[in-house]
Order: sequence, then structure tokens, then C-alpha cells
Amino acid sequence: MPNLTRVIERHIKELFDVGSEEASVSLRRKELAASFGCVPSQINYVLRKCFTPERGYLVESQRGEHGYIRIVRLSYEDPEDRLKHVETIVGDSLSEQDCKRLLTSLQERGLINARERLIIEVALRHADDLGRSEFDLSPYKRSAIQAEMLKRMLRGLVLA
Amino acid sequence: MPNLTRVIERHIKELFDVGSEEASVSLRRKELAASFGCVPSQINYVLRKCFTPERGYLVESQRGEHGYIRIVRLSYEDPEDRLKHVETIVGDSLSEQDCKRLLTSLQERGLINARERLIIEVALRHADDLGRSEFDLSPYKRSAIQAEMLKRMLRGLVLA
DNA sequence: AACTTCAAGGTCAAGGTTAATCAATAACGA
DNA sequence: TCGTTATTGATTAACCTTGACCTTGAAGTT
Repeated sequence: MPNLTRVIERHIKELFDVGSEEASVSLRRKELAASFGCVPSQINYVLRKCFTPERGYLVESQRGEHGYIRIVRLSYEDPEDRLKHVETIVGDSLSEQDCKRLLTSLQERGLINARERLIIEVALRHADDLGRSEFDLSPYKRSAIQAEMLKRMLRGLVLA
Repeated sequence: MPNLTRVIERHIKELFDVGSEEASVSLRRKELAASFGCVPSQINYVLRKCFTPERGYLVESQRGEHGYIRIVRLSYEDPEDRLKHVETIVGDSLSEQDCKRLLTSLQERGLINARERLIIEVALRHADDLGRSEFDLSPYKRSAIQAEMLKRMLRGLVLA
């Protein structure tokens, strides 16, 4: 028997499929857990593990009576290859120059637009600022952090 | 039967819509409560929960005879005002919850879209991850870093 | 003007319901 | 075996609803 987390992940993804065009699904944590015979917090584990922004999902929830968990999908599944492509380009560390070149290239190919690029550049710059002035990190370490951050941001986006 | 709070929230928001661009609506607590068959303090709960500054609203009221409650929808017309509003709400540090509320509100008003929100959340998450697991920062410090990063990311977007 | 009335709205805490978190443990895979 | 991933359950936090009690302020009364 495959592990429960995978089963639940697949089940949730199927909920998206039946709604074909549906970009979000709602569920009740307690019921879902009951239907899989597991403890409710198992659902949180699956969400934290598989339905992250980095994978193109946003999760919102409500407690109390009429509580729910809603999962919004912003991208279609299984663009693993494109994803790999991005990771290869970014690598483990990249210079400011490389970063700019990459973003320009993505923008030219229509994978991101000007506003999206702006957010990304601001975030990376801030991380770099902090790394230098607050934590006194080496240039290499800072560029490694930027690379990781860039990959995460692109992961969720490039899929769509 | 969806929960009462949501129903009342939606009802109040519709009052804004019918007034087409009206910046505020007035209502009487007792009457509104009666029309929904609930206790008057339920109205206060809805106001406290749904019509807060981070969601883009202000509430003022008058007691005594001829009392009333007025709900003002903050104007997002002027870019400078929007920026000021964002900076006020974010401040030096803000909870995960307030962050989500602000982003939701900005998204509802069309100031950011889902993809933009996704990048923002990824960047904040990554900063938080790093702060915790790599640099062992206190929760307050992490939230301060996230606040600064959020303000920077929104600055360019909100002014556009 | 000072006082009283009383019709508004405000506050708070209790009680029930549901989701999130976290740390400990178990299971798995290299 | 060792490190990662999965699972669990106890605790915590968030949400909704209600109702008892408090505060304010306009209008009437003296």
C-alpha cells in the first residue's frame, strides 16, 4: 500500500480534475481525514507538503462552525520538465548579471511580465541587502540564497 | 445554510455596490440585526471581523437617539494613498494572518492578481524558512523581515 | 442649566465547533 | 544504520453565536 500522503494528494488532485475548469476545491478537514481513516492533522501535512505556493497552489481556511479548507490552483500539474529547465538555468548560485539576463529572457518569452519581474527583483535585492548589512554573509552565500529564492518564485509561476 | 457572519458581510458589501462607487454606507444596528433574526452584537462581530482597515474599511458610529453605524470603504484611487495605506497596515511587523488579509483585500480590489500574490507568498515563505532554519531568528525578527520585504514588493505594484 | 429618561450602540465572556501547530514516534529508503 | 519522511494525538488558536451588562447622547422635565 502506497503511503497515505500520496493517496490523499492524488485524491485532492482528482477533485480538481472532475471540476475540469475548476481552479479551486473546498473540503472539510475532519471529513476528509475520516474518509481516509486518519487523524485530521494528516491533512495539514499533505497540504504543507504538496500544495504549496512553490507548486502553484494557495490554501485558505476557516475554523469554527462551517469551517473549510480551500485549495486554489494557479497552474496546471506536471510541468516537471519546464521546472527542471528553470532549475538548471538558475543553478546553485547566480550573479546579479546572470539573474538579470535570466529574467529578461523569461520576460521576452512571455513567461513573466513586467510587474512580476519587478516583484522578483525587489525580493532578491532585499534578500541581498539583508544578507550583506544585517548578517554579514559572504557574496557566495548571498548569491546562493538569491538563487534558491528565485527558483522558488519561478517554480509556481513558470508552470502556468 | 452558510454562516450568518458571511451572509451579513455579503449583504453589507452589496450595499456598497448598489450605491455604485459610493464610499460609505450607513445602517442601524438593531434593524439590521432584526432583519437577520440575530442579536445586535452579532453586527459588531461582523464589523470587527470583516470591515477592518487591513481589509480596506473604516467604521464610525454614533450612540444614543438617532444612532447609526457608518462604514467607509477606503479609497484606493490615488496611488500615493494606496501606498500610505499599505505601509500603515504592514508597519514594522505583521502577523501571517494580517498579511493574508491584506493580500486578499488587495486582490479583491484588483491591485494585484493571483500570480503576483503567489510570488509574494513564496518570497515571504522563503525568507521565513531561512530565518528559522538557517539563522535561527526569533519569530519577531522574522516577522519584521517579512514586513519590510512585503512593503518593498508592494511599493512598485501599488504605485503602478 | 441641570437632571432624568431611555433608546441607541459597545463590550465582554461563555460555550460550542472546527482547523493549526508541534513534538514525539514510527516507518521508510538509501 | 542513518537520515528523511510519515503519522499520531495533545494542545492551542480561530471562529461563530448569544446574552448580560455598560456607555453614550439626544430629548424631555424641572
